[in-house]
Amino acid sequence: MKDGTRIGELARAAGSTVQTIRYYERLGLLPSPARSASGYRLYTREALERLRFIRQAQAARFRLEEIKEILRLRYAGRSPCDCVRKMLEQRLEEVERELADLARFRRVLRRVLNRSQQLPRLPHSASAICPLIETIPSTGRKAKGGKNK
Amino acid sequence: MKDGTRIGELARAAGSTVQTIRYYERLGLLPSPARSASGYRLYTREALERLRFIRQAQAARFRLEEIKEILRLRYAGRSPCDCVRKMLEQRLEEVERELADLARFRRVLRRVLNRSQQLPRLPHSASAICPLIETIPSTGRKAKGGKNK
DNA sequence: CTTGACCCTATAGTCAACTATAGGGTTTAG
DNA sequence: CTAAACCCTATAGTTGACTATAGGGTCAAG
Repeated sequence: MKDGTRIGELARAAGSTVQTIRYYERLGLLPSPARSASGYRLYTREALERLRFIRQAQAARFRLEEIKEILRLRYAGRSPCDCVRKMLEQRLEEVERELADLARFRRVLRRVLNRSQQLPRLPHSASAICPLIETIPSTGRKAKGGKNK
Repeated sequence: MKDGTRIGELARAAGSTVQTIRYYERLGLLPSPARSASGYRLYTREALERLRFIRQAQAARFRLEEIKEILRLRYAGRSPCDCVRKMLEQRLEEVERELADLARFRRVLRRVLNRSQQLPRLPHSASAICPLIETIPSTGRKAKGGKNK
């Protein structure tokens, strides 16, 4: 990709879409590019590098807000790596928690499914809505972000 | 909780909130309850059971739409357990996939963090935005539902 | 008879990361 | 010269499960 590219070609080069690029610009993840006489955005390969970086960082499960902060630090002349290391460490802790939760949930699911083969289609005892589900212990995790009040 | 309870007490009994209960009613997860002369909702303990069931099913990571379907089957007189067993099996498969993805991502994170201690704060080589992130292989999973185009 | 706790409806906002639509202007190939 | 393929802005919609707000009515205690 050479300098002066329009948004469509940048999108193709980056494996993104035109709308997404404009969206990132609105969010401040990409700087406002130069414009042609008729108002078209004209990009340099720096934009392509930024887009690739954003994808990398998303692969590391950073959110766009965090990526924006990393980019800001970088372009303020400081290496963001120290800050990023902290973020990565936090991400690792989160992942550990999610793994533990998921593994616990898997145990529950397996136990319930096993049990379901022992009571094959009992004709719903009056009180229960679904005995199969009701044997699930409520200690199970909720979807992430689920807060109880 | 006795019959004729108003929504606030039901919410307390179920560990939920007034808004959430009304929301479930709008979605069709709870039937329209009786009303007092002044228009207040009056609940029986069946509503409490339904709410508890919903929480159980959410703990099993069913979505509200699926829960609605289970409740519909149940109140159409058929035991939903067969259908539910299939759902639980699907859920188990999903969980297996998520676990594998997460474990893979954890390996990547650990490798990157290890490496980051070997190159302690190199003063950002001109081209890179953040060498730490850029060493992450882009094979990493994206957040669930992330589709590339 | 007023204060406060409760209840009602309807509508809009939250989060994240887009995606789509309406309603236009520009550029290039034939 | 026209039609396709591109570009622009601004705004609204998507998903899921809520949460909040506005603007009112009801009920029991003091």
